[in-house]
Amino acid sequence: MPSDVHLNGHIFSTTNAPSTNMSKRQITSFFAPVASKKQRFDLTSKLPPSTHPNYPHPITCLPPALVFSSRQGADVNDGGSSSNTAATDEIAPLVFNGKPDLDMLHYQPFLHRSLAQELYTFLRRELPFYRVTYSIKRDGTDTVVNTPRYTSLFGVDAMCIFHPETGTLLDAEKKLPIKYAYPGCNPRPIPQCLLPLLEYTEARTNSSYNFLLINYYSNGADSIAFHSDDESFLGENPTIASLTLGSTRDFVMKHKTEPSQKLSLPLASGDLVLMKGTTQPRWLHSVPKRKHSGPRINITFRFVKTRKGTENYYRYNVGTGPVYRWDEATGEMKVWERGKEEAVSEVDASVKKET
DNA sequence: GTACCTAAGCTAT
DNA sequence: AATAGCTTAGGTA
Repeated sequence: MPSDVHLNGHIFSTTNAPSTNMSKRQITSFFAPVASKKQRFDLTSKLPPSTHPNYPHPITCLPPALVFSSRQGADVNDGGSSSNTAATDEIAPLVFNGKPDLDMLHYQPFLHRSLAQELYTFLRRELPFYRVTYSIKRDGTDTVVNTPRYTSLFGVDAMCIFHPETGTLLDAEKKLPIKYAYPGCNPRPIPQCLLPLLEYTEARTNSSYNFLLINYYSNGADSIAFHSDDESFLGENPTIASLTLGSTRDFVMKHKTEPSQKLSLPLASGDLVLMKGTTQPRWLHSVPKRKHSGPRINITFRFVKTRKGTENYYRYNVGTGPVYRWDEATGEMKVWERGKEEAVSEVDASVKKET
């Protein structure tokens, strides 16, 4: 696999200035390396919002002060003159491999706490979220389930890439438009604001990912039940990274067939859990309700191999319901409708000019 | 000890 | 990839 394959599926360039004759370029030329890895980690120029036909709204670019690199981590001890928020001191992870079939690393933290906090605030404010409802057959009768958390999702399976300019889906190998449809879902590329984090996470965990699933647990009543990420479209022993931003929540694990094998660890802001090997096929995990917990964002990084995975993930994490966006005035997620936010945007714009 | 309360764990649906 | 309802655990006066 080429070293820069993780970039191929997504709209991304290191410059704000659009090429004047892009439409005349060969499609393949969009995929040529345009910057060294170091340059890509060190983005400092302000980029335009990310747009795509399947985004409900443009998604704000990452503030240049949020830098992901170990080098910036060293700059934090310069007496405070740097305006950058350092990524990390790269503390060695705690290894969990003493229990049967468990192969897991806990980076505590993975991101510097202050960077995690800023990233948390930014993502909650700027990303579109969903509160998916769906029906299941429970004891023979259809029951409506309200997913007990807000979700958002970006990515497409490894069979496809997004055209860097138009955003249409192309065959990953042939670089030509795909001939099949994705019934019931509208895949969308990872927005620029998540790409530096993606690349940084790929480099430090030594894995590639093509899907980012974002969960927002607004309080301790939001949760996720015991499950495994063991679907066939992830492969046999998938590597999955899970980053916590915001409030601490317990992450509870139990072995599928050995009831005495249990594990609970508090995940704090900036912590990352890397699950690999037989962890998914042999263990279940959950984030149970906790009466007094505050709001938390969780980002999971996965590599989806096939179309079925894309369809499954968009069904359960985007769905067909309304878009929710963070409302600073009320401090909660609020149903968002296109075109009804203009009055608020005016205020936002004036605030931005002042800062 | 014992009554009472709350949070967390367990299980059938 | 959930939830209601019940049971258990643990704190406190």
